[in-house]
Amino acid sequence: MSKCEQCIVREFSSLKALNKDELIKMANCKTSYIIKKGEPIFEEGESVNGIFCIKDGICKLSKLSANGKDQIVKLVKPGELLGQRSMISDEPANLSAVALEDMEVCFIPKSEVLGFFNNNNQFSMNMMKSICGDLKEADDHMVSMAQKTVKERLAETLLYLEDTFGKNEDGSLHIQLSREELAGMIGTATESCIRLLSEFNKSGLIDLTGKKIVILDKNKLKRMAE
Amino acid sequence: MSKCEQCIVREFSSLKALNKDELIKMANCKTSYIIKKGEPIFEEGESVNGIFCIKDGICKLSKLSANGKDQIVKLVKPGELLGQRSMISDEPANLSAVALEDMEVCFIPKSEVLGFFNNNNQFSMNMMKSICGDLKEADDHMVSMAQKTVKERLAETLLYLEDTFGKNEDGSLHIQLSREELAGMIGTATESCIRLLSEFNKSGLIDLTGKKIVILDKNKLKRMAE
DNA sequence: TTTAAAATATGATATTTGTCATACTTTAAT
DNA sequence: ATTAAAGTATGACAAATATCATATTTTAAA
Repeated sequence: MSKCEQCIVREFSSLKALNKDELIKMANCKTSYIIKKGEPIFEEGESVNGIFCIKDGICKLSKLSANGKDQIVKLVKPGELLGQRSMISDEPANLSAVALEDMEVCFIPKSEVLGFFNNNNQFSMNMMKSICGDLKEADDHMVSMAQKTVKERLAETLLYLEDTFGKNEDGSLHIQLSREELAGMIGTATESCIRLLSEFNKSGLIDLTGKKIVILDKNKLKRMAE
Repeated sequence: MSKCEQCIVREFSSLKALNKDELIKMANCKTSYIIKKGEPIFEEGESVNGIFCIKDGICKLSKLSANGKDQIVKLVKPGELLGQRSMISDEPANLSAVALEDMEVCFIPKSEVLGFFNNNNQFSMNMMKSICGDLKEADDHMVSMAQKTVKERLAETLLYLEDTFGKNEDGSLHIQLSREELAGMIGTATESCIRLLSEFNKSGLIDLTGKKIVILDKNKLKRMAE
């Protein structure tokens, strides 16, 4: 069992407010998991009785809509927490969390987290701020979905993916999404997504080589995203 | 200066966790306002150094999109709080709050609220739960925007308006939105909204008399909204 | 009350986007 | 290595939605 003190999640999440004793307590009650690419961490409707710390790997938070399509609401990266909303509201998960890469996560049971809430105001405050950040993102995302065209949203999303998850040595987006998943992020049909990618490719905005996507003209994409 | 003890906001919001002493302290530092229909409580980009308690009247939270349209993100009704997100994140408001009816609101300064956070865990917990509720709503709303057609969203919204704000004696929706505002809620062009309302009217789903909207066939609307 | 402005309504049309069909390519299983 | 399945790509077409024009109605101001 590793100590939580050096963990990336401790460094970047609300957990940074925990002191040594609290970290030791947490280390003693945590459970570590390896999640393979494609596997769920939890699914819509399940109870989540604690929070997950993302040590490594990226996952998607998505929701199945009435028409059978999977809408990706958010991507979560190492250093972040997962499951807070559901745990705090004491409700089943509203979204499914599925690994986009092999992942390492730790689970901290609810009782432990509630203890921190009661004894560490800074931790509570951090958590509140973090959820407020999620809320702002969600509101902005909503306005984007409602007011922008599919083309604008694709441009916006490609830029977001490069900025948030970086690129490989060859300049291609580090994060690997299938066309279907990319379509699920921007909220459109897979074919429409593919068609627009081809269009961006032909007009020199991006380069497509197999699954790899390289952003060639960032400024033009930015203008396109508005 | 009225005591906060009997206030509807105290009854229905996170404030229900406050004890007598805290209520008295709050009553002593609050400021009351009357906001006329159409006037803003705060606007996108402004700093909000506290929270607003909605004693009476309904307001819209909206965001101006790049194409100049005002997207309504949420409606807020008596008993609810306003401005928490911005206050907690210590960021300018992400949304504008504008009165849809004449309103009565009270403002509680940030210093006071932070004091409650530090001394009253139940209040913090309530606030966290409330923001988590907002986040769930926003996520669901986002999926709706991304995956549903305008017709489905209009049906959904009309039902929401009746369920949330009730109806007058003549059966018409109590809340009065202009066509432009309704379009801003469902995320479409005003003309498209008007056209669909006419269509719903002709097919007997609703009745339109001037500005008044009466829902005639709730079940059919529900099925249409999916 | 009269009049101008704003809101509502509707038609015509263009644009965007989704759906279905099909072909090609890559991936993974036998 | 071969083959089936999944993923990617593209065309043809239909449906949904936006835009522009204009008429009508309502609201509010002089």
